[in-house]
Amino acid sequence: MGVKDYGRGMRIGELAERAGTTTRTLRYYESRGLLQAGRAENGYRTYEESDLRLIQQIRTLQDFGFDLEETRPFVDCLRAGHPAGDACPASLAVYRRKLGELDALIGQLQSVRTEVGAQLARAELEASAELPGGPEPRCELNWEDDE
Amino acid sequence: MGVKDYGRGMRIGELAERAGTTTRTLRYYESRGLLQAGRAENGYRTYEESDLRLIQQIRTLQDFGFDLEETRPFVDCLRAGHPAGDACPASLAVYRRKLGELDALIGQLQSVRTEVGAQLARAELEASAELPGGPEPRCELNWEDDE
DNA sequence: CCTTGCCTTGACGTGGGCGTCAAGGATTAC
DNA sequence: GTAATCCTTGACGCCCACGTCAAGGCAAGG
Repeated sequence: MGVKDYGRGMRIGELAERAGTTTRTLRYYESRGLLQAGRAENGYRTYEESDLRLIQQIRTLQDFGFDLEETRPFVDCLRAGHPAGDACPASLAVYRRKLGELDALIGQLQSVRTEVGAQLARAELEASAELPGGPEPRCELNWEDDE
Repeated sequence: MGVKDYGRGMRIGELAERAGTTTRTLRYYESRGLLQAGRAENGYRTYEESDLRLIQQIRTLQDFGFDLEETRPFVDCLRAGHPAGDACPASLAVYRRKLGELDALIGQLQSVRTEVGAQLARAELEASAELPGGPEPRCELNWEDDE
């Protein structure tokens, strides 16, 4: 049989596949201290079902744009036995901080959007104002003494 | 005199200072083909006043979140003799593409913001619902057979 | 002459989240 | 027996816009 015993003592490849990620990613998480694996006699990492939830939590937050460090409280919370990663105050704090960052970022992007939009409009105006009958800019080298 | 002749044939340090950037950055721009410098007899790079405008254009766009490649049309436009970097169609195209990217990004961030906000609200509710008199989650290892 | 301060090229470091070999051991299928 | 597939650790690559250090050349002041 190719697969031994789902539900207990998965190996890294199985867990990665079930989580929709890669073994490299799981080892990376482990190197960051987010994931802890047991070891089989032969040195292979072993995982429990609960680890699948950890990974799903991490990836959900990653999809939201959280960086790995920010997922740590959620992971710790799950490992502490809470049914949800955001059941702990530290996780809520991360949520709130993230909301603030998002609001700030969105605001900045909106102002940039406005600014770029204005630049575009102005440039289009100037372009259309020069075409009709004005003297087309020669594009020569004679404007360096312009100022 | 420490400074030779402002206005003609600046050296890289002077240009960097006047542009509010570093010599490293200017050499980097040159390596990317965005900036071209003349050379003095001793091998030093020499710049004209017009180069200052190029750099200002680049940095303005960078501040908007344009990456270096996206500034190229503007730079080319300025070097072609146009008084503004966005006087060329290629620059306008970059503006428009950027607007689209900004709109998409802002939209994504807003939906993430909504989602995170909802998660926070839900988690806060559940937290407040458990405190009053409910059984505090034991945080033991007995929930792994939950599913 | 010597110091100071500018300039030159070259090359490695940064950060984040992995991808992608490389070299080898373990297990399984045939 | 052996090929295929898993696993292990280690280490370099990537992207981008530079920062930073190294080793040395050139110019000017005292």
